[in-house]
This record gives sequence, C-alpha cells and structure tokens, in this order.
Amino acid sequence: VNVAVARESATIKAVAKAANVSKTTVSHVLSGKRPVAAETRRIVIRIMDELGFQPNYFARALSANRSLAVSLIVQDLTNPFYPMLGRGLQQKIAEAGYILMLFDGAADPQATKSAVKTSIQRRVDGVVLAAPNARSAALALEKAGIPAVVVGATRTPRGLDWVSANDEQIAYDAVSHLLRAGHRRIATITGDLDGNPGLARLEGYRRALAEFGIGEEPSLIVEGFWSREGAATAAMALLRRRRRPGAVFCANDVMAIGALDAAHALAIGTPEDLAIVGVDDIEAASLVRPSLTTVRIPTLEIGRAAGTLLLERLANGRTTRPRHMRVAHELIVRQSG
Amino acid sequence: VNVAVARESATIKAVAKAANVSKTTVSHVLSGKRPVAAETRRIVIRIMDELGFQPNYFARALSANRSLAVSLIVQDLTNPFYPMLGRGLQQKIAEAGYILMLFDGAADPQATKSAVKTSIQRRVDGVVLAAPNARSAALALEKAGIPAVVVGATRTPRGLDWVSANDEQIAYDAVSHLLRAGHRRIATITGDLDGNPGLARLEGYRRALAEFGIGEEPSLIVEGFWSREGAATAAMALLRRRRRPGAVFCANDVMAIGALDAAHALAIGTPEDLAIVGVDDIEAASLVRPSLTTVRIPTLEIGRAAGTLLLERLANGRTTRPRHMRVAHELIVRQSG
DNA sequence: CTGAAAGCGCTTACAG
DNA sequence: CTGAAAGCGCTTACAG
Repeated sequence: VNVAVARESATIKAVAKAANVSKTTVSHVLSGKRPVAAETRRIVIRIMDELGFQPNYFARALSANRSLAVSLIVQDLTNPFYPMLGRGLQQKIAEAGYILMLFDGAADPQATKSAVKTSIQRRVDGVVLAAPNARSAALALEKAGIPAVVVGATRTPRGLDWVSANDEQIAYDAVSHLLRAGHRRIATITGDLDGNPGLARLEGYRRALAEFGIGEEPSLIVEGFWSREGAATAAMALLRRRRRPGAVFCANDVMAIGALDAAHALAIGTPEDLAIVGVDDIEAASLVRPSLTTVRIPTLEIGRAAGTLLLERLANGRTTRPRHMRVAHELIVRQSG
Repeated sequence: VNVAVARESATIKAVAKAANVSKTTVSHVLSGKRPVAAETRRIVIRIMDELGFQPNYFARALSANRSLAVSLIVQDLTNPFYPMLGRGLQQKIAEAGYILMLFDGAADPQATKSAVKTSIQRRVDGVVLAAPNARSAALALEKAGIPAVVVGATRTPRGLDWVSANDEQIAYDAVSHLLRAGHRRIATITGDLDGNPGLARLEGYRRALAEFGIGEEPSLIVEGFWSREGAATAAMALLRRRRRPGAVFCANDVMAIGALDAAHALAIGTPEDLAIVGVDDIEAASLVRPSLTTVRIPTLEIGRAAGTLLLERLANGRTTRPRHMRVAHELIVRQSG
C-alpha cells in the first residue's frame, strides 16, 4: 500500500527556526495568551504566511485536552427537521471555533451507542442528542464527563440541558385559529399518544376548546399514527359521520395531507367544507393544493439554541443548573384553513 | 471560568501498569499489529474493560499522522439531496472507521474557503465536495495533500475523482417513457442552461425525440429556471398555444409542480390532457395530486460511491488515475404521466 | 518580553 | 513474544 505523498506541512518548530525565536513565542502569537513584542509578532506572522503554516489540531487538542468539536447525534437526517437543526447548531458553534461531527441513524439504538462511543473516543467537548434513546446515551456521556444537550425529546430528561418547541401551545394556537375563523365542531387527528409531542398537542387542542366553552366530544378525537395513510383512514371515518366536523387539526403536516386525500376522495371541498391545519411546515405544505395552513417549528432556532446551551455549559462546567429553552413557533396561514 | 470535572479516563499507561505489561504491549493488543500471547492479551483486555479504557484519538492521530476523519462540504444541507448523500457517505466510511465532519452553507464561497481551511487544520484524511466552487477548493486541498472527491458538479473537474448521475440519460429515459405512452408533441421546461444538469437534460430530451424520428420544435423548449414559479409561467405560455403539447418533460420536480399549477389554473386535466414528468423524486412528488411521475436520482448511492472512491484513494494514494462513477437512476411511474 | 523543558497519550522502529 | 525509548506537534508552568 502506498502512502499519500502529503506535502510536509510546516510545524511550529519550523516557524520558530525561520523566525529565530522559540516555539513558545510562536505558540503565543498564535494563541494571544501572552504579550509578544510587536516586531517579533510581525516577523512570526510573516513567516507563518510564507510557510503556509496551519496549526495541527491533534497536537493542540492533545496537550490542551479539548477537541473544539461537538457531536450531533441525529435520529434520521432524512427527516427535514434535522438538516435545519444541524445548520443552526453549526452556525452557533462555528462562531466559537468548534466543528460539527455528524452521526446519523440514531433511530437504531445500536447506532446511537456507537455514535456515543466514537464521540467519547474522539474526545468531543459536547454532544447534542436529537435521538429517541437520549437517556442511556446521556448517562454514558456523563460518565465520560462530556456535557450533552437534548433536543426535541419525547420525555424530559433529568438534569440535562434541554431545548424544545412548546407543543401544547402549538396545538392551542392552531385550534384557536380555527375557532376564530368561526369553527365550532373541530376534530383532531392525533399522533402517537405514548410520547410527548402527541400528548402535548392533544392537550393544547383541549385547552383551546375549553377556553371557548366548547365541551369535548370524544368521537372527534382520532389517532392518525403520524402517517399519511393512518390519517387518511381516520379522516375517512370522521367525514362519513352524519354530523361531520367542519375543521380538523392534524398533529403534523403529513397527516394533514392524509386528511386532504380523504376530503378529496369524498369530494369534500377544502377549506369550504372542511378546514385543515397541520404542524411542522414541511416543504410539501406549500406545494400541495390547496396549500396547507400550518404551524412552523423554527428548527434553525432550535439548533442555535442547542448550540448556545452547549457553549454556556462548556464555559461553566457543571456549576450552573440545567436549563430548558423553548423556541417560538409561528402560525402560517395558507389556503387549507 | 471553571473547568468541567472530566472524570480522568484511563490511559494506556494505566492499563499497562495494572496489567503488569509495557505500554507497547497494550498498544499492540489494541492494534493487532504484532502477536501477543493469548494469556497476556486476555488479561489486558480484561483490565481495559474494568478501567473503561477508550483510546485517545488525538494521541493516535498525532503519532500515526492520520485523523480517520472525512469532511463533507455541502452547498445547502436543507436541500433534500444532501442529507441522503451524507447518510450514504457516512455509512460507507464508518465501515472503515472514519467519522464525518460536516460543513454546511458552501453556496457561499467564503464558507467553502473556511470549511477547506478548517479541514486542513484538522488534518482530515479526505474531503467530499458537494459544492459549486469545487475547483478552487480542490486546489487548496491538493496543496495540502488531501484527496478530494467531487459530487454532482456542474462541470467536470480535472484530475479529480468524481461521482455523478447521468443527466443526459435521465432526460432520455423520461422522454422515452412519454413517447412509449404515445405522446408525440412533447414540450420541455428546462433548468438554467448555463450549467451541466440543465444542458445535459435538454440534450437527453433531444436525443429521445430524434431517435423516434420527431423533428425538434424550438417553441416547445422553454426555460423554467429550476423554480416552481418560473415553470408555472413557462407552462402557462405553452398551454395557451393553439396547438398545445400533450406532454411536458420538466427538468426537476419543483418545476413539474409548477406545470401542475398552470394546468390546474387553466382547467387542463393531468394526465388526460397534459402528461407531466419530473426529475428528482423529492418528497413532495408523491404528496401532490396527481402524484408525479419522475426519475429518482439515487442520492444514497451517490454518497456511498463517493465514500468508495475516497477510501480507495486513501488506500492507493495518487498512484491510480482519477475515476468517474456514475450512479443508476430509476423511472418512477405515478399518476401525472 | 522571551526560552528551555516537561508533558499530553499514543505509535513504532530498534533491540532482545 | 515483549520492552525501553524516541517522537508526533503542540501547550504551559517555571524561570529569568
């Protein structure tokens, strides 16, 4: 096996020699941690330029014992939620000189474990967990002394920094929009009710109705399993009732599109005969016809918030209490409701 | 500023001491580069377990002079093309023990430059460039002795490993599908014709028609600028002709959705009165009504192919010639054509 | 304002 | 089959 002929890159030693100073001084013009005579600094900087010197991060990381790297462990990069999250996080940490190590596929617990292990071996300074099995991952990281921030978890993790959307309020705002538009018989197609977003969004739906003095009608609450087909089936049942609802709040956009399918199949007009509101603002929300009214979750902001929490944690160590940041959502009114 | 109380992780030295062997031996049971007596090995492994030993990658990278890391520099992570690419790449390189460093936002040349610089400083072993300004980036990397693979570039880069889809054939296959369905007046809404995918897809359209002995009709070729609105406008003009086309090939799905908009606005039925075929198979392609017939570009495969090329390059150095891999696409027949 | 030297935790010729 | 020691390229007390 041949070895790539990497052009030998200049070291601190070479720079020191050429500039006629010690390695110590070169190191200090690099870090600024100690005053260096203006003239000396100028010379050193010139030599660095001439030699194309780039500090070796391994050496730096090894002696300083920090990597200036952050891991992002993500459930499914293919879900549009995560790229935006990654972008926000990268923006934030890059400002502080950190880079992003990306681990995908954490829907599989085995992949999560391996991502955590690799993160520990590579001595990342912090980890953002956007994965379902955050709990055990966080434990392993804590043992290794690596701070973690959890994002969009289904449950509140104990003692960890955490950023999330306000799922209850999201649903409340969506349903309030329908109520303000005059709707009174409003159904909801829920997601999986085992986890947090599903449950919280159902609660928001209930609170909005309650505040309008509308009694709950259990038959208007149906489960759509977060999927287009599940929602279409549920909506079919809903729309075939004698007294069908005039509006439906769907706990995500994919299910809203399923509801649209059902309405179309039954020749029920949207929004005239059935208003539909979703959550997420996925790309398709503006591409379907009629375009979807929905609640946008500011994924970029979530990423940035996670970065902020992590940087603060890195600066403060464990001295400060765990924090929870909530990001603001936004109602996007389009054609469907 | 407080320092995080990182639990001291065990070092090779600690393991060696506890196991009553030398650091050399511990290192060799780790790497397997030299035989170790079965009994000794067993003891060392047990001690490693007990101490929770994780080798420090900085130290390893520093002495071995390789990082076991690969950079992915991406134009816009938010474009669904890239997450899948990233996943494929990560899958491939993880098999060889490499991790992925992600850089987003390379649509901005400044961001690309900074990503390249960081990649050099961090001594990544290789880079995958999925960015428009691949040329200058590749040059800088070459100077640093870091191999690069280019993905989905608009121009063929010289001397570099390269993976791409076969854009000409993609268009040919899409148009052939329409021809086989009996269409003879087939329009095309093209992308930007400055770059490769736009031009190549127009050529594929032409070849398909030519092979069917159909003369080119310049008025049936209109530009849609890769956007929904651009395509809708173009389609409007097309559909208002006295003799309007019976089918239209759109150079991407977003434009196909624009064509759908236009047909809908003019009450022209799809596919009865106007068949529509796109390219990409974005998520929305299956969500719009009628769902879109399209050509899927296997992004995951592209990522894996890039990983394969890069790993081979890392193994062979510059001894082998630059390679070009093409990935196979697939016609997805749905409702629109 | 500047340097000599130890040390970070590994790998790897060299020697036996 | 095993060890002692040099070295990778930085950072950072310590000393002046």
